[in-house]
Amino acid sequence: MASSSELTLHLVLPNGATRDVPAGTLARDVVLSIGPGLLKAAIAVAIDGEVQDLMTPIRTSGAFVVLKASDPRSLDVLRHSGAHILATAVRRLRPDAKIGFGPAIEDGFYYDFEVEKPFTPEDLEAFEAEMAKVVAEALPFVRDEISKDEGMKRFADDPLKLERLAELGADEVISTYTDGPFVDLCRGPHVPDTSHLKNFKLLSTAGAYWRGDERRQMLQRIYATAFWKKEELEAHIHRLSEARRRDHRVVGKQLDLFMFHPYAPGAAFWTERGTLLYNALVDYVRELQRVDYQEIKTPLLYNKGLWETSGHWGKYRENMFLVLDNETSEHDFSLKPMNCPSHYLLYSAKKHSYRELPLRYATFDVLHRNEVSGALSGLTRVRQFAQDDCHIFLMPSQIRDEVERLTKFILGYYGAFGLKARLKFATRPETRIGTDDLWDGAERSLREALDATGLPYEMKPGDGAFYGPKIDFDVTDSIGRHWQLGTIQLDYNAPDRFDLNYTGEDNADHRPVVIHRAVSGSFERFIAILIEHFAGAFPVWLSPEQVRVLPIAHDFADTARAVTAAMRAAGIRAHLDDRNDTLNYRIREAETMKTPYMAVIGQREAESGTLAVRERGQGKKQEVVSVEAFIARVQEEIRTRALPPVTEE
RNA sequence: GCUGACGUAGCUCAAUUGGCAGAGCACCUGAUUUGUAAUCAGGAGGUCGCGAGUUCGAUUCUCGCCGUCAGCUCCA
Repeated sequence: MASSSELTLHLVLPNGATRDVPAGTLARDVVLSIGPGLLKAAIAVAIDGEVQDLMTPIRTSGAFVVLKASDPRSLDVLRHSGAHILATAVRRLRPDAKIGFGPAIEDGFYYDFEVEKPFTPEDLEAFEAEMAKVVAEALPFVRDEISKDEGMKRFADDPLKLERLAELGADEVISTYTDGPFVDLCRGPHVPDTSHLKNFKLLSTAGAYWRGDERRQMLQRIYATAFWKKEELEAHIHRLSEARRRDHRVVGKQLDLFMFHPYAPGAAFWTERGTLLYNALVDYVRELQRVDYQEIKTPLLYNKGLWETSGHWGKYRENMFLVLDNETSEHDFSLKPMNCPSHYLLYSAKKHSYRELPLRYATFDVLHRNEVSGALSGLTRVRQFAQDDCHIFLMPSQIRDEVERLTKFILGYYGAFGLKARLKFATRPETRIGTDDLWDGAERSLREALDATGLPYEMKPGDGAFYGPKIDFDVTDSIGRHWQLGTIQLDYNAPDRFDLNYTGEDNADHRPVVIHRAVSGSFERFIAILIEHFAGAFPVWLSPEQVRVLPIAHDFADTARAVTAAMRAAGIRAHLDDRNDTLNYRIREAETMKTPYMAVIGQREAESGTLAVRERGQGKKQEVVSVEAFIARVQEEIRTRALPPVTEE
């Protein structure tokens, strides 16, 4: 903010030219002074990187950049204006609607309204049509700077705006933007007029609590998106439909992998095909952990005493499935929502030497968390799941090496699926336990370990767990979506609560540190991500069915049966399809089920001991190879867990 | 949990202004013996999510419940 004594502002254009203008000059006048043609193309300006619109008085000196539609930063401006245009249309058709907030968001914008009757899809169509009219009217966005008292008067009928207005400080500039009949309390920035919103689409409507607070009233939110170019809007809509096509709930049904039943909401039933996929993943993790980890199994159901010790009974009970004893409550039990407490019990059951550390307890036990019904969503948010969970007991001096090794482990695992991850380093939160010394040491160890990997990471100050700092792994899938999967968390709290010890070199008891580590997050959610990442076309090693053997006619069924048996004996998941249908029909079905290989056997192949191999997604292109060569090839692909070639869709 | 939408055959979806519930695919049977993405014919398959209510009559209208889906801090 410029000081009031600064009457002349100094603006530097990208080409080095300068403009000295009186404070309060409108940005549009500066742009006009550069060139009238530029003003036509200008959407907004950035002064020292801060985006403001052409109608706003300039208050600071700095680098002055004119933003045209081609500048990515102008898209947020367009979308924010889109929100106003949406509100303009809604107010025309539903004058009773009270306005909430209407910001630009990552993929578009929304606006929240308080209305008696919720919006219907028909309403949405009407709003969209009305928006088109507002756009056609090319209404200029007019900025006014007003006093708080004036604002109170102007928004007397909009209680939500009044609430926001009341929070604004005395020294803040309060501005309104008007387009046609619609006035909104808004700090901007906006496009010059409504005609800029040429390519937009209303997407959905849903309830949203006022200010995200479930104790406040529920507003009706309309989601929409907008782009500068028609092709961009179409591409975005295409991306949305692509995501829907890959939706693991849809693909999972098509490929017959899992199902849900109303009698077990939030808990998946895995079909025989889905179970093969699930187990292939578990087997992979087991193989990776064979040398350095100790796999254990612990009970699923525990007396509440355990949860009182762990603190879950107080803080996490709402999310736990309880089995209550109505008479004495002495036998109150709960299904475990996490593995850690039971691992501590097993650890404590005997004495441990420092020579055993780091001791890595790994498990695939089933966990239950009672998520609220509205939170459930396919496999990505379930009530029953299994993690590739691990608790590592170690000495503080071992943290650095261990974290470095875990980080490589996790990234290597993702790499096997062609997934890339970004690392986030979350440090001490406001409310925490443990001394600052302890935190200093923990954060330093984590940081050193991270630096040692040479990988870039993002800092998330204050985002750590209350018991220790952590590293989170944020994975990007093939259609650009982000998933928070793995985590490495240092824990100094649990060892105290559970009185964990190891015997040191000095023959005295010492406190170990615990590291919580998960890689996939949960297998359920990870499979959902894999389904969408591969669009169901899994690598051979994960495919429930790896080869489908197709005899062309009855006469070759015996040969085909023998070939199938040979493949199965070689550890390949092969199936014979000798049904009484045309070859075309059976190929179509195998393709639909995303089977990686089809092995066709006709007269020529039967006579020469070969197969006509058709590869998934490769169409008519076929390759004739000997049965032995094909088996060797598939075995090799399974052994190396080869990824399918990346195909553009 | 809250707001809204939805729930019809295994799947995808029609229809009924309240009056015997329909298609395609899948499934079964038969014919066809097929050379790289749907051969032909026939058959079977439904407590219209569950439970109440209104009505001569409810899949349809009302209420309750269950489930599914979208969303519920990206700041005027």
